[in-house]
Amino acid sequence: MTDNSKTLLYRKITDLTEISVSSLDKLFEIATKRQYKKGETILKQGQICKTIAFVESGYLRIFIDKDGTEINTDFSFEGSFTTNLKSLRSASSSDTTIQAGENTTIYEFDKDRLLELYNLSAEIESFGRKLLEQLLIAQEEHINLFKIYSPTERYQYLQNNKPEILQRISLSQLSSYLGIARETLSRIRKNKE
Amino acid sequence: MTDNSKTLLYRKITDLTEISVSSLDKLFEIATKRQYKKGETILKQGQICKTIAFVESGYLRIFIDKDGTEINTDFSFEGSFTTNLKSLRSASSSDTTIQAGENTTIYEFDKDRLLELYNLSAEIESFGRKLLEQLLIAQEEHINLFKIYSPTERYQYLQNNKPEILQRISLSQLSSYLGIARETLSRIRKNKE
DNA sequence: TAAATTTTGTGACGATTATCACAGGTAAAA
DNA sequence: TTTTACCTGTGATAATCGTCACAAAATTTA
Repeated sequence: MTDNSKTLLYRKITDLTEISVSSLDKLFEIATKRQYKKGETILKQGQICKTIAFVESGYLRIFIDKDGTEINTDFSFEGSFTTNLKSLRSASSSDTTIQAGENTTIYEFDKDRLLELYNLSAEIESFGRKLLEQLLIAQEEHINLFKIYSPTERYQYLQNNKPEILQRISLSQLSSYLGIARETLSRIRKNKE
Repeated sequence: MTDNSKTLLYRKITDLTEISVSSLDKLFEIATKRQYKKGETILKQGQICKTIAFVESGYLRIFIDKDGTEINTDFSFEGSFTTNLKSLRSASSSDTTIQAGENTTIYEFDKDRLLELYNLSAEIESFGRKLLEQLLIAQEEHINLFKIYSPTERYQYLQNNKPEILQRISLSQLSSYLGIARETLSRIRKNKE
């Protein structure tokens, strides 16, 4: 058996919540470690999402296909959880695709087995609740980017608050995430240096 | 004692999760029923948010003050829960204000007492988790409005998917929610009728 | 009902952004 | 190293949107 305590996943869980060793073991039992090469697909639009992914290394790109154009809705870097919650919860087909943006290692949690654990352990359900809280807070912050700021201000926000994203995501991938044209982002960047 | 089973709150909770009568009673015990007149403030920017509100009737308007201009980030109608999660969770000052958009009746859940209930009852924590899931799904849908659609398409989306919001929210309040100027929204509406 | 306040419509204009086209750069693959 | 594929910069132009100003309409208050 591998030493789970050295994984990023271990650290993220224990940072988020107080949890016993046995509950941690149960969580690791239902997690499958998988490797994806850059460009490989974890979840495809139209499929039903059945897992929650934790990014151990690399990153995932989440996008929607709109009339043949890919619009990036999120990037999940190492240390973060991601899924298509709507599809996961209601077993409906996913409107997003999840792909590896680099060679990426993830832990995939099976939904059904996770729900079983929720019923078995209050500690684990508490972890699930806290994780959702964290995700919701991050979402709220992200959405306000669009409501409060202009495209230029959005770019500056990333510079100040998430500089790592600017270094790892190409300009053409970033533009749809910020809701602006690639060319406009190029010009914004030029003016702000 | 009032008959809680006739409240919208009762229905929403039991629709969301399986829960015993005693757990429901406990939830109602920590909920305070309050009435606000149109324009009154439930939470003010800068304050620390200590409750979660459920809207029994009327609606709440959530907005951010940006350089003296109010930008609406959300409207919570009857049947929905709202709070400033970031402020609630970390006891930090809220960046949003919550006001009654009409004469509004809400149930306010005290955070500390809710956390106590989470520890006491797995059923109640499960309710909390499911509620967060629901909120997160709604948020994701809302944010994609901005990433995928143009201002005109956003308006059409509301027409098709949330027509009630168009009837209850004034054009001037709606415009900042859609991230466009009041005048532009007026023109969009004119062209699409 | 009348007055006051708020909301909405509209024209004019300028600023911002998207789109198209293409050249130059950069990185990956052969 | 060379080829190929992808990414970025930039000009020209059109479309969209924001801002200002003010009138008309609707709603609220007196």
